[in-house]
Amino acid sequence: MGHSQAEKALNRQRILEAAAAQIREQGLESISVGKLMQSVGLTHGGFYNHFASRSELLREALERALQDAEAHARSRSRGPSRNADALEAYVRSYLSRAHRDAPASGCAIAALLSDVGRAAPELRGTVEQRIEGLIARMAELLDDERRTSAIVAVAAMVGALGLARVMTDRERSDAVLRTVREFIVELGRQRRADD
Amino acid sequence: MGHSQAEKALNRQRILEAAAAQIREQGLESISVGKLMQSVGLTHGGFYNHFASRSELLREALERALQDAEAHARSRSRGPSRNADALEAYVRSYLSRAHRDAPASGCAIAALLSDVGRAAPELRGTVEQRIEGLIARMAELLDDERRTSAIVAVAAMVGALGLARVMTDRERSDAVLRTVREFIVELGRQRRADD
DNA sequence: TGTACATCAGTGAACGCGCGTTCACTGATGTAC
DNA sequence: TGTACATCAGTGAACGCGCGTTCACTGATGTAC
Repeated sequence: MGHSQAEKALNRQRILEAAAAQIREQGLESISVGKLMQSVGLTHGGFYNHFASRSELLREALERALQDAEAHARSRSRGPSRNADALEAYVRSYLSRAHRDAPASGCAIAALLSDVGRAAPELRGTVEQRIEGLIARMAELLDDERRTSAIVAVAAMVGALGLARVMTDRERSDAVLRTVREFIVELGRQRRADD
Repeated sequence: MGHSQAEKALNRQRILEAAAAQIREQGLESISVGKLMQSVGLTHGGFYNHFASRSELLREALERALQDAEAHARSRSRGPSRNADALEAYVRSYLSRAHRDAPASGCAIAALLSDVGRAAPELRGTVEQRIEGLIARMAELLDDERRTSAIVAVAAMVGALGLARVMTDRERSDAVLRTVREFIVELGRQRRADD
């Protein structure tokens, strides 16, 4: 049985990773300390060697989920050097069927939007920073200093992913993703044509 | 103590009304049978005279919340006869600070978007129908037979309300509402100018 | 209209269950000499 | 390098609590005559 400091640190990461995935897939309130520990092969008692309480874990797991998703997103839009291409790559990836069908590794903002809207101000502030980051990134990709188009694009993206995940009819769901995808790409074209 | 059939029907409505408000304010999972009954002045045991189980209540309360919100919305955009005015009235109301700050009586789609995305297909189907209704209404207001602008507008509206509710900074939150509001009104103008 | 009786809405105690958290214990780890 | 000891990550029983649900009971309601 491992008790080394290195193993402790590793277990902490495994707990956080599992929690970060689960909150995106099942919601913040789905986390049960016992089941979470079981899912990483540990027993519930040891949980408190890593976190002071369930709610502290939730805070850290949310932060982790937000980071995960951002890193993921960045990697997918980093290749192209021209903003127009980067925008298209980013939006194609964000509004893909793959992203819709894999919330556990996707954008935590979209996965938890309405949950976080009801959460304590502390959690909301954490997410708010990432929303600002997302808007800032979109403003770059759109060459939109005033950020108005960026705000519209982010709202539409997050909303479209949420709506697509509710829809049980695949065609309708796909149509929402496709329609908003094309709208944002077109928005980028128009903005650049205006310059 | 009232036992009449009329009173029973009335109590059922009061339970549903309280639940429909609470799920929008605190989420589907926030409902506790005991506390809900207490909130309408009854004891928990009687709950099962009205509903077969907690999950059946949730289904009915969700449907009620969706109807509530739709009726509410319709009433606010019914006055003006010109579509342009009706659109503006509707969007101003949907993306108002008042709506953001009063989820309990507002749009259930936005209030529960990410929760419902994770729910059983049955619940998702119920919400899906209302989403389709919302898109159809928006298509009318935009004179948009192809529904592409309507889909974008609905995604942006729902997303903007969700984002605005997460934000703890009032100015930023207001800015999101205002920006998307102006975008949709402008979208209506452009569509009509194109004709 | 008045009476006798069945119905059934609402009550509150009781149930089994899963939860977050605590704690005495274990044995490998890591350190002091 | 080897030994003796303190540390502490992980274990699993136990706790108190709130939950959804059941059920025997109550008394007003509503019906049959």
